[in-house]
Amino acid sequence: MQILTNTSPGITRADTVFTDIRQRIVEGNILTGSKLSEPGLAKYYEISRSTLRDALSRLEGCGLLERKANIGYRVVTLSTEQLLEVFRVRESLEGMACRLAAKNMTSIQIADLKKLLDVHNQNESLKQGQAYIQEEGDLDFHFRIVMGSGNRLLIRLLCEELYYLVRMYRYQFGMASPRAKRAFSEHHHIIQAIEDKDGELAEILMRRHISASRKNVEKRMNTL
Amino acid sequence: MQILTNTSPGITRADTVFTDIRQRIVEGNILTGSKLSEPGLAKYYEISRSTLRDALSRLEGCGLLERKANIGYRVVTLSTEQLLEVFRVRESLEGMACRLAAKNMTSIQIADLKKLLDVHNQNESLKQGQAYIQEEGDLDFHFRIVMGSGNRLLIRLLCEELYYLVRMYRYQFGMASPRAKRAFSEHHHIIQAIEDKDGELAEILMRRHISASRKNVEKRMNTL
DNA sequence: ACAAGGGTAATTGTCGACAGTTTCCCTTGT
DNA sequence: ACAAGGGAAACTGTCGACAATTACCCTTGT
Repeated sequence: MQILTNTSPGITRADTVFTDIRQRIVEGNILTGSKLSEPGLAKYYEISRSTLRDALSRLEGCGLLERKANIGYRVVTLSTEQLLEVFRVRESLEGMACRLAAKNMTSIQIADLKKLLDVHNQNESLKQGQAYIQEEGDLDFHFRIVMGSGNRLLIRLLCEELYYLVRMYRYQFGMASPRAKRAFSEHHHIIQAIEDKDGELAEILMRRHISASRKNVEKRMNTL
Repeated sequence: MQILTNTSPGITRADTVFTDIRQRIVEGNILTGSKLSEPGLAKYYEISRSTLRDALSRLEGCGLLERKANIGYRVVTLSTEQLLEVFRVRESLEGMACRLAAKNMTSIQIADLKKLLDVHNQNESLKQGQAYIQEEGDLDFHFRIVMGSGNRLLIRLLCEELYYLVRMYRYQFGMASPRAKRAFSEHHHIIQAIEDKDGELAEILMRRHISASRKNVEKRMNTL
């Protein structure tokens, strides 16, 4: 069984394994809290432990893994309080990113983003008001806004250090049925404010949007 | 020549080297932009390249190093614009942290922090209005405020991912002479607001404090 | 039956060596 | 003199093995 098939230049085996494990964690294929076995994973990917450890150390940088000396790597688990912390920090940072995006995004970028929302609109499960799970990276609304801010630190913090953690919990939690449609509508209002170059409004709308998501999660947490 | 002398349990060689290189970078002993030689450093610390690479990957997580495939590690260099970005993001995050600190810090923690400012006050170079460089970690005012917020994500972002980068530029840049005294005074006002449990004011003061630092840097950049 | 202790198995930390890529320098040709 | 090409040296990526630590299980004693 061949797992790795990349022979591209500039892409190492560790890169490939890093991306693959990341996806498995985000999609819940590797469960939160579970311990990662270095010998096991190395065998699975048919690579040495050195290469695997390289990949794992990068996953730690993504906030997906924790490491203890002489114990090993473990998928992080956020307490309810910690999950809400993530929302509050995102409210602040993505609000800022959105304001900058209104200032810095080109008309082409904005048009592309509107097209993306159209694609989301045709998504079947969203039409039925069931879910609103977006594809990774470029296909994710929030990801694009942050990239559009042009602020490299915000990009690093939100698109590298926090993004995959947020995605993991999105997968794990899903979205309450009525919230999906509302979230989609809020995305439309945000992009409109950006198109109007109204940074102040764009920031407020983004903060409200994330705040609403947080409250939604809070409510569901309390009913459990 | 013996470089490593630790035999403590739970502390690996990679830990020790990580901390040592970090300090050397922060204090400018290893220059920004310079490339790190794996064979050279491994020889210097009398460890294998595997262990060294473990340490280097963690330094990348601290934002101090960048890595390119097949090229190696390099100490980051921030453009003027990027340096200002760091201030703006800190303004947002540390403002938030300060508000939370006012809510969550215990009276003992607050008293300790006030004592710390007294110690700073007795610092010779500050008296002469020359500099205001604080010791690392626990002895750093900003570090303690963030820790006092109790928000684990803020602690991770500010005390792990950004802290050493900020310190590096503090060392490199120093502080304009009149700014040092003012900064010290602002610290006093902030801790007062925290003691009064006035989170709103504490946040505003912290934001202004960082904003003033940023403007100070901006001014000096323009005159160069 | 349960707690404590010890010994074995499994896992992480560390090492040195080889393979693939990049970098540097020297040669060569115009 | 300078640009292009080639080859050697240096460096990063990857590997397998050993050492140190932890985890597991089984024995033993009360």
